[in-house]
Amino acid sequence: MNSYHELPKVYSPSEFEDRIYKNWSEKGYFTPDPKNNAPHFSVVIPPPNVTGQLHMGHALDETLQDILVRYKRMQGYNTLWVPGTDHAGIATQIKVEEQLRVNEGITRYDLGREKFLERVWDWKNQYGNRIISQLKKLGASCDWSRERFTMDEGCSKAVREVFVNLYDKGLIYRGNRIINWCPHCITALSDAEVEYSEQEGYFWHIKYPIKGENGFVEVATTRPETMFGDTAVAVNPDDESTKHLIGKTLILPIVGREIPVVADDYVEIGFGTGCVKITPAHDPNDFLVGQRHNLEQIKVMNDDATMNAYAGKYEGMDRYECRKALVADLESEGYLIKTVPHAHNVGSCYRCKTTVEPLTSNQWFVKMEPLAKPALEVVRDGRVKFEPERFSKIYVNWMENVHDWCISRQLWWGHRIPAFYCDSCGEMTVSKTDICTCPKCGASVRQENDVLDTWFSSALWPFSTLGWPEQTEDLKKYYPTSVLVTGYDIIFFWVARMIFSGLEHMDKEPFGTVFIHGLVRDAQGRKMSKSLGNGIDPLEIIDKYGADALRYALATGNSPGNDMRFSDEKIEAARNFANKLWNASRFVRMNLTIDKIRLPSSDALAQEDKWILNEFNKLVSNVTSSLDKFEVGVALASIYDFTWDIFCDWYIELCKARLTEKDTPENVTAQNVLAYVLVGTLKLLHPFMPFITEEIYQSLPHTDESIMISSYPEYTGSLCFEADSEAMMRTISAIKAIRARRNEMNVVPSRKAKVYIATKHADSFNERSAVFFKRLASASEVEVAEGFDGIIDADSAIQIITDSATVFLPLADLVDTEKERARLEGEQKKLLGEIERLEKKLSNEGFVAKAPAAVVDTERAKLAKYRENLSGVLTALEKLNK
RNA sequence: GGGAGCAUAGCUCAGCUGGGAGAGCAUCUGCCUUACAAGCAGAGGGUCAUAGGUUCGAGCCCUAUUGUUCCCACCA
Repeated sequence: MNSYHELPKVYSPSEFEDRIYKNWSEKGYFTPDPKNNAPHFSVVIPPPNVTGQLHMGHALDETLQDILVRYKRMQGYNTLWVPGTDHAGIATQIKVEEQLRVNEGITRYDLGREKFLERVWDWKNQYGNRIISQLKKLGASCDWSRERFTMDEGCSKAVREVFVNLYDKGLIYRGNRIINWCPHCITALSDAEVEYSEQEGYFWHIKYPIKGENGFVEVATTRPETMFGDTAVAVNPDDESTKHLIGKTLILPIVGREIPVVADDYVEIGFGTGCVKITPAHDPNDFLVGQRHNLEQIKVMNDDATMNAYAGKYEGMDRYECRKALVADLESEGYLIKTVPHAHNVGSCYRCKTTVEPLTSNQWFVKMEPLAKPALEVVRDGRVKFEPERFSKIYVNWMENVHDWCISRQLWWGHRIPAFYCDSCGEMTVSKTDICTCPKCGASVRQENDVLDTWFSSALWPFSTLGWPEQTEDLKKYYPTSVLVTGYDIIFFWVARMIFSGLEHMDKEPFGTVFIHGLVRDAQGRKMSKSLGNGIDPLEIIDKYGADALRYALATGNSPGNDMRFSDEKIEAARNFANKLWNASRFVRMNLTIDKIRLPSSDALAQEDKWILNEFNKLVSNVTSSLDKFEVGVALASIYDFTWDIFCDWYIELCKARLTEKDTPENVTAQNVLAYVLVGTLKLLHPFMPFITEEIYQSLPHTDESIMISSYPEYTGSLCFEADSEAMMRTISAIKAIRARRNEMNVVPSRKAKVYIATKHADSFNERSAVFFKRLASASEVEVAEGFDGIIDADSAIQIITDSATVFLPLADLVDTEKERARLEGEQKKLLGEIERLEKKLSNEGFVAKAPAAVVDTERAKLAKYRENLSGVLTALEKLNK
C-alpha cells in the first residue's frame, strides 16, 4: 500500500476548501517569485466596491480571472494577480448616510466632514475585509501581499500626481458648464453616470404673449417649471411661419419678465410649434443657444431641486410640486393651450435613480479630445484587443463621441481635489502636496471642498497598484498588464478611462486584451437586483455546493460576452460532476499500490491504455488551445466530457479486469496509466476547480508539493496512438451495440449469454476484448472469428451489425420475433436513406471534382460501410423470415 | 435616430476557420453490475426564426424580413 492518504467516502467540499486555501496562502504560492525571469502574466482585479458584499457578477468575474491566472501560473509564467477594493464614492457615501439615518436618525451634516469620514472608514474596513474573505472563499489566487485600496496612500499619491499633471498640461480645467445634477446625492455627475429611460410625460403648450401686440407665441415644454429661467424663445431663421417673430419681445407668463425672440437653427422646422423656450441654465441645448446669443443664465433651483427665489411665489416648492401648481395657475390664467401626453427620455442618477436635473454649475473637467485620440488608435491598430471583438466597436463609438469629463463631486468621501484658493488675492493653486499659504501673497488658503469622481482613481488602477508614480520593480516587471477581465457594463466607466490614462501617464496601454463577460441573471433571465429580491448570494451557494461547483457553474454553458442564467439545475449539475470526479478518484486511489507514477513503455501498454492516452493527449491540446482563445466554457466542457464519458464510463471499466489480477505486470501497467491520466486530468481541471483537484492530487502519488504549482499538461507526440485508438473504438462500439440490444429486450445484466463476433478487423477483437465483452456486455463466453459466415448456426440469434463486426447474440428464448423484425426493418430503412444520400452526393461531379480529396474519401468509405451493414441487416431479416 | 446581440430538442444553452446537428436538465424504459442512485445502461424528441443568394455542399458566409433583448444619441 502506498503512503498517501485515503479519500473520504463522501464528497464534502466544506471539509477541505478552507484548509487548502490556507495552505496555499501560507506557502506563498500566490506571491510570484521575484527571481523568476519567465515572461510575466499580470492581471489587476476590477476592484469590488466596498459598499457591501460580493454578488454573482463578482463571482463570475473573479472565477474567470482565477482560471486564466492559475492556467498561466501552471504554464510557468511569472504570474501576478493584484487584488484590491474601490472606495466607490457616491455609492459608499449613500450607504453610510442611510445607516446613520436608520440607526441614529442623523445626517452627515450633523457629524461634520471629519467625523463623517471616520464613519465611512469604519464601514470600509468592515466591508472591505468581508469582500476579501469572500474572494478567498471562492479560491481566488490573488497576491494578498500586494492588496490595494483606491484611497490608500499610494493610490492617493497617484491620483494627485495625475491631477496636477493633467492640470499643468491644460487637460483639466474648471468652468461653469451645464452638467447633470443629482438632487438626492447633491452632486454633479458625469454623462456616463446618467441612465436614460423612457417615461410617460406631457407636452404643455403655453402662450407667451408678444409685447405690444395682442398675439402670443405658442411654446411646448416637458418641464414647465424651468420657465422661470427662460431668457429667450428661439425660432429657426429659415422657417417662414415664424420669421416675423424674430426680434420681437415676449412676456413670460406669471413672471412678467421680458425675453427676446432669437433666431437659431437648432430649432427644427416642422417639429412642434416651431418656437422653443430657451433656458440656458437648465438644458444642455439651451445652454449652447444661450452662448451663441449671449443670453443670461438664470438658475431657478436649489441643490436639492426645490425652487429658488426666481420662482417667485413657488419658492421652496419641490420641482414637481411647483410643476403641478404652475400648470394649474397657467390654466386658470388662460395661458395653457393644451396638454398632450408625450413619452420622452428622462435621465436618472445611476446610484439612487433620482431624476437628474441638467443645470449650470462650476465644476472641474477633463478635456477629452487630446486623450481620446491615442486611446482610439491603440484599439484600432490592435495593441488593445477586445475579446469578443465586437466590443471594440462599442468602445470606439463611445470614444469618438466623448464629451469632456466632469470629475468633481460635491461629496465628502473621495479624493479631495488638490486645488487651494486664496481668498485674499483670488489666486488658485493646484499642488501635489498640501499647502497652507498662498504662494503668491502668503495669505492662508483653503482647499477645494469637492472630491473626485470615483472612476478617476479607478482609471489609474493598472499602474497605481504597481507603485506608480514611483518607478518600482513591480511597475517595470508587470506593466503593462496582460489581460483585463470585466463586464460589458463598465466599458465606458472604467475600461475606456484606463486606456487613455495608461497611455497618457505610462506612455503604454494598460493591458493587451480586454476579456469581456456578460451579466449573471436569475433562472428566469431577469437581472439580479435588490428590489426584486432575486439576488443569489455566492456564499450561500459555496456553503451548500462548494466553491468548485460554483466556479464550474459560472464558467460553463455560456459564450464570452453573453449574459448567462444561474439556476439550481446548473449548480446541481456542477456539484454532480465534482462528485463523479471524486468517486472515480476514490476508486483509482483504492486500487493503487504504486508509490510513484511511471508511464510504461509503449510495448507494455494495452490497446485500451494507448486509446486513453491518445484521447487524453487530444484533450490537452483542445483545452490549451481553447483557453488561449479565451474560450473558457469550451475548454471546461471538453474536460467534463473526457472525465465522465471517456475516463469514467469506459477506461475505468476496461481496467477493472486487470485491477483484480493483483501482482501482475498488467496490473501495474493499469495502475500507472490510470494514475497518469487521472493526475493529468486533475491538472487540466485545476484552474477551473482548484480545491477538489488539489485534495485529490494530494491523495495520489505526486511529485509537486501542490497541484497549483505543478506544470500544466502539454501535448506529447509520443502519446499519439491513433491506430490503436481506432481499433479500441471498434471494440467499444460492439459492446455498446450489445448493451443496447439487451436493454431493448429487457434482459437483465445477470442473465449472461454467449457472444459470437464475426469481424474483418482482427486487431480490434483480440483476447483482451473477450474480457471486456464478458464484463461489460454480460457475456458468458466470447468467440471471435474473421469473416461473416458460418461461425454459428445463427438462425435463432439476434444479429447486431456494427461498423466493424457482426455480433451474434443467442437469446432465442427471449427474442420477440416481431419486435426484432421491426427493429431490423427500421435499420434497413435508415441505411437505405443514408446510402441514397451518399450515392447522390458521390455521383455529383461537382462534389467529386471540387471537394477536398480527403472529404470525398471519407464519404466513399462511409458508403461502403453502409452497404456492408445493409447486407448484414438483409441476411438477418432473411433468417428471421425463414 | 444610430449600433449591437440573440432566435438550434419540452427548458437552459454549446456548436472554434462551411463537409449533414450536441450537452445539461426534463420525459420514458430497465438496472442497488463490489467508485459513484449526486449513479449505471438505453430510448424518444430538432424543416437549426422566415425568404432569397453564394457554394459541389450552409446551423455556420451574404441580402432582406419578422420577433426579442440591450447599448448609445441634446429633438424642445
